[in-house]
Amino acid sequence: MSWTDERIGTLRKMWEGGSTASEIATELGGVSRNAVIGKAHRLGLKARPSPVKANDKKKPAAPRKPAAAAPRPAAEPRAETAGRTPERAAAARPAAAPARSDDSAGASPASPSQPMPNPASDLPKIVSVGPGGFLRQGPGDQQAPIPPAPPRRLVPAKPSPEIAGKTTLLDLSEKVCRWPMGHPGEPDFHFCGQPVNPGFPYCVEHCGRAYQAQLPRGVRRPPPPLPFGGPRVR
DNA sequence: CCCTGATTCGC
DNA sequence: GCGAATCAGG
Repeated sequence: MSWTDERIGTLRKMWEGGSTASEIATELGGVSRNAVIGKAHRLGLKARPSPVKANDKKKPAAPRKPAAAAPRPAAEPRAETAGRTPERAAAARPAAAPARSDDSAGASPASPSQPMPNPASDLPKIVSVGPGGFLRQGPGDQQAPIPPAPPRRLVPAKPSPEIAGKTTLLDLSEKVCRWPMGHPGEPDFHFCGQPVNPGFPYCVEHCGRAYQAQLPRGVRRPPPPLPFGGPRVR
């Protein structure tokens, strides 16, 4: 796969939105998480809470590579297990879910609904990135004035008028319909955002589009337009 | 083991 | 420019 403008755009958004490299790689498809990280750095966007670089030691990082030692066997895309523990996923991608924290809205029964992140325990010194990229700091860190009441709903700092109120890539979660509205790359591209049909990535309406029952011959309706690539659906 | 991002360096 | 290999922390 090649890095088209679209794929780069998705990478940028997701990276800045706090998605992990693995998630981005999975979303894009055809690339490894290493490719995503490499590309992200080449694009100039980096500086993310890295488990390795969190503290500054005398040792920068990867010291060396034994030169002509390991003969790299060809690119065998490692089976990146897509599975992740909910805990890790939530910690690594805090920006994805909270935007639509509407409890009542189609709350899927199998959704444990993670409570708020550990408020202020005796955690040593964690620094994580919250929605929007601000840094959360442990209680032991220097700040004097605790910020006033945090907003209950996080809203994009500068929502472009076209996307205002729409469900963007960063608003996606397992609770909202991921049916794309419009075409990627367009300024008003967004997602359906309705509560999902529990167990499906789409709302009930779009499940109807995505999953067509096999009808008897002759009775079949003409196929609906595809989410991507097809004519506009709105 | 699993995961994470950072870095190197052959291609 | 790309990304596998590798590193190092959690």
